Amino acid sequence: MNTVITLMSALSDPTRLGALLLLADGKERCVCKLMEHLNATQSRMSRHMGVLKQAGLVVDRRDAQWVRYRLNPALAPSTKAIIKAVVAAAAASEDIVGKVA
Amino acid sequence: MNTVITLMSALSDPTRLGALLLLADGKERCVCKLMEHLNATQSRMSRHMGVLKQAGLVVDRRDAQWVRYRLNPALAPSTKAIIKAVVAAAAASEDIVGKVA
DNA sequence: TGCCTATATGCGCTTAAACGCATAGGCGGT
DNA sequence: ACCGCCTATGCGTTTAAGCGCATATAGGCA
Repeated sequence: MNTVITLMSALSDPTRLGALLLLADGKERCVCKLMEHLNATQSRMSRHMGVLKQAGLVVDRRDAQWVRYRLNPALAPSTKAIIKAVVAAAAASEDIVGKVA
Repeated sequence: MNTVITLMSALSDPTRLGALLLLADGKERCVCKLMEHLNATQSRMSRHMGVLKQAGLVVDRRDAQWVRYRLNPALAPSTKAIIKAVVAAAAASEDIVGKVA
């Protein structure tokens, strides 16, 4: 049930929000790339991605030695709408992420 | 800065999200009414409303012995958009709140 | 097999959130 | 002045989040 709570919790951490913003373009990224961009250690990033995955926001795929994450393509429309609004707001307010390469 | 994180944190608690949903109609409600609807104790509700206020989501007004809360009418458009999406999602998914009187 | 890179996870620690209880303060009515 | 209702807050406790460190697991390549 309380999907919204789960979603809000998932996005209430800077690293996780940052990851979501990075993945918002729909493309895949491996953990190591996310680490770089978000200035996170390996275990931290891995765990945060685990939380996002658990929340159903992202899916992962093994590709050789990498694990590539991307936005869950099967998100509920209402969830998608929230994410879209969040991404827009974060982009507008120069939030976190900032300089993305 | 990280307005979005603050917002997400504020909404990642059932009682607070419930309060926001109740106030989403723009009308005022005193703490006691919120307590009733959300099944919360007095101190809990008061504190949660404090968090929402701190986050800038609601404003309060003293009216005799009551303190009436309402959505902050001066919310940033991007924040408003997020809230709107959240309210829609929560309403759709039969989240929390449920039976509002 | 052995080694290197990439990722996940067990463990212990630290910090912050949330709660209940009790109390204080604001306001109205008697 | 006193009492009762409504709300806020200090305090101590419990619970959960997040972190780093070390280690395990998985795949590629020599």
